[in-house]
Amino acid sequence: MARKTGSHSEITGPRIRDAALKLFARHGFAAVSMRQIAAEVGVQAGALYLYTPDKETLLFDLLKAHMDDLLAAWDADDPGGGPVARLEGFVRFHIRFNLERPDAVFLSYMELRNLGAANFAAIEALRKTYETRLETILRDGQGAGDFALPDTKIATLAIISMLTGVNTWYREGGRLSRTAVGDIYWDMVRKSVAA
Amino acid sequence: MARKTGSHSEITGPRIRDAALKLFARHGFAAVSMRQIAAEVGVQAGALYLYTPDKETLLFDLLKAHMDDLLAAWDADDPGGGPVARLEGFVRFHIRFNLERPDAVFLSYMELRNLGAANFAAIEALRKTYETRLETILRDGQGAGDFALPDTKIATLAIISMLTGVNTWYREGGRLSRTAVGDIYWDMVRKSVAA
DNA sequence: TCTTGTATTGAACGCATGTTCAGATAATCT
DNA sequence: AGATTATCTGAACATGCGTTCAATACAAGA
Repeated sequence: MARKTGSHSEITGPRIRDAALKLFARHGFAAVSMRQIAAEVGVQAGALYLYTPDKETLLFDLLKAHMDDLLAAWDADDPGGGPVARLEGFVRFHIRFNLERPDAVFLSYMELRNLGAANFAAIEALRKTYETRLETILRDGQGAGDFALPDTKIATLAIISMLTGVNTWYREGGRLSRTAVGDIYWDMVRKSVAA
Repeated sequence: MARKTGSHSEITGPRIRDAALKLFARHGFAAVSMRQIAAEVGVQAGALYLYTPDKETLLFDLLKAHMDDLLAAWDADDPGGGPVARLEGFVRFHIRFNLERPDAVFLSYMELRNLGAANFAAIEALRKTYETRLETILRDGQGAGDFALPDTKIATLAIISMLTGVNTWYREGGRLSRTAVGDIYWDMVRKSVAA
């Protein structure tokens, strides 16, 4: 046996990334073997190396793609206008975006330590870029007198932590809709930065 | 060679737990081998099994001890009094306690998935107990008219997420003292629950 | 000093790991 | 139809894994 009927890199490639994302998020990068990923796709381990040079790069590509998605999605979603409106937009966007891809979010927070220095720096830079998007809103609002913050940088990180925490408890089909969650968090964020 | 000069279980035991905690936090449970832990302690891998029946139990004991510490420390630190004072106490306590043991906090948030079902449930129950401590304060304050919260349960989780986030950015000897960090977070939390 | 119990070594167990590669088959192009 | 290219297998490599255990050397008590 060798090449399989119906085999195409445009199909196998994404399936490998999907399987890797799911398994890495579920069990952790180090706990998942290339053979497990291959089995999930229905292929032998050797075939994975047609799609990635090694295991770490497979992880890096997943994290990089997630961060790129995140930045592009926010830039497309930013409502503009005044700082208050933009902050509300950010809160609702962050919750919605993260709830749509829990595995990728989880990976991005947990598996950075498995990257080499260069790959780590690349992801870290993207994360900082995203944080700066929020920080700018807070700084503008502070300048305009909309917000009163003892420390803008820390407020940025505090808000992002709080919002990202939604992923740890939210369950599909639970008591609250995603919109309701957005409402609750926006209420708390709005007050926490209030002048 | 066999037994080493100066060897004592009261010394080796804690050293094994310290080394395991540090290495698990740094590289992840699955990525750390028993031989690495043993090497950090200056002992052969076989000697670890005098102190733990297996690797998972070693992890569980670390997590269990951390959660027990956390609950005992809060119960000793709870200032009592009105909901506002107690909430301020909780905010400052959580930040201080977590900053004193970043490795254990990190482990508790990242490596639960490496526990079997029974061990997982035990840790999860302790975590829920801790959350209930805060939730009770919020509920009391809500009843007394001190706080105005759209959803008490979610406010609980949101506040804990926000506070725990401190560990991701705080660096010893940085711009802010621990007390200053407590001030900043208490300002935000106080306003976020305000009536 | 002698005995008993404690702490540790070091080798061994079977099995899993990430990665490579020659060979084989399917898809595609001419 | 034939040649070429893309995709995958299956076996192999060296290395490392968690765990066990007989042998052994030290510490503590009598």
